[in-house]
Amino acid sequence: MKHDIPDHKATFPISVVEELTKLTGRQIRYYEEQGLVSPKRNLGNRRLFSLNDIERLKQIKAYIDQGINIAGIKAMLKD
DNA sequence: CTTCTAACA
DNA sequence: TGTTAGCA
Repeated sequence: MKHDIPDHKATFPISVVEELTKLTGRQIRYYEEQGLVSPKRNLGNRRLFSLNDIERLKQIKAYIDQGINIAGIKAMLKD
């Protein structure tokens, strides 16, 4: 990498995602289990979240805070 | 030390 | 959801 500045394919560990989304690791893993987000995994089976995954989780949190359940979010966010 | 899965409260 | 055990 020469002058690594804007890393377009940056990924982050769950600890960073927890801070950015204000969700608990438990919730993040559960939402993934429900197919709401699909973070990649590294060689150690650790989740790697892209910026897209993080925005997606923020959207999910907004719905959860509004009282919408997983089924409802699945239907809406189904894309 | 951080994260993962599975399972129990 | 929270929490915890036992791994990696």
